[in-house]
Amino acid sequence: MAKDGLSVKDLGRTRRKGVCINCGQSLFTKDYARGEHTCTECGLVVSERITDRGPEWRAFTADERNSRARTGAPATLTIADKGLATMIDWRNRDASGKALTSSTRAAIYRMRKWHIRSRLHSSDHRNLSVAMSEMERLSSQLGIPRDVRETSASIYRKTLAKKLVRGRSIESVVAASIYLACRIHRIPRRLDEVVSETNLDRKKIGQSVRLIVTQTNLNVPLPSAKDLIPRLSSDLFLEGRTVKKATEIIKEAKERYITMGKDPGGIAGAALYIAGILEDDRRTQREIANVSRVTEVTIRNRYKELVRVLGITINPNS
DNA sequence: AAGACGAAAGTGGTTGA
DNA sequence: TCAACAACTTTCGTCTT
Repeated sequence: MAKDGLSVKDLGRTRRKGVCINCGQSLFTKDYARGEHTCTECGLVVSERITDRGPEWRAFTADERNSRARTGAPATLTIADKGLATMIDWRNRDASGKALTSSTRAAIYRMRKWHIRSRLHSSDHRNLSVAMSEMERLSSQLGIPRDVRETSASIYRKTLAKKLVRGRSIESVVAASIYLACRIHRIPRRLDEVVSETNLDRKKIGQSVRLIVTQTNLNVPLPSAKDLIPRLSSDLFLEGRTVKKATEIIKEAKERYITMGKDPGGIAGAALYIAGILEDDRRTQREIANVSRVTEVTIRNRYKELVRVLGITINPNS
């Protein structure tokens, strides 16, 4: 629109089709880091979860950019043949277009036959094609970042190589791989969230998860309260100092070994509750309980325990 | 009226025999 | 396979702000 005489480019903004339903303006900014389209006039978030069409790598200097940029699709574990398969052409012509001699033709024919056999007729390979497309579907449904998908794909490959998929549904092992990849990358995704995007029951996926952990020597960190803090505090619109305080509380609690065997959601919630009171950025137990997916009672119990063990004094009239 | 508190009974998962 | 167990949930009455 550029009513003010500046071009769209000058503003560093990208125009998007349509007008804002709030103010009628048609200028929007794209924020790839947060995945949002925002109206420049009134700040209305028009859409979330936009697709990042940029490269999957980052570069800070021209040299880095040059060395990372490449032609063709990226090699990736999430495609069954890693996107690297060589295809043998079906035409009996050489590179310059001349017809092949009969002996070469016979050789090519044999190569082609074995090529196809080895590619499509390996049961592992067919398994992988099915699994990788399912993984693609499930992980994009869950909004899983690309590097986590790669980890997940590599977990699946390991599991398949150990012959552990046999007798289990591919889908359940895929779901388990994604869940474990999230744990490894410390992205808080609970098993229930993964389960809800599949047609499987929780038990099956849980079994697969445990099987993979015990049979492949993956180092999977336990879900920790600390990792939940960013997600919860942004849901609660807490201020930076409160978040920092909560992180400190959790660190201390860990040193005193009172976090073991407890639901991380409860610990994180209680830490945020205490931090909120201390920093005068208070949220009710119910609000916190809702976002941390535990009940008020659990928040209460954890918070009483934290206060008692860490010797924190709560001033109720602050 | 909303928030916080705590007791009591019930639930799903783990552990060890 | 079963019982014991800890953590957590649900429910509810009471107190506090």
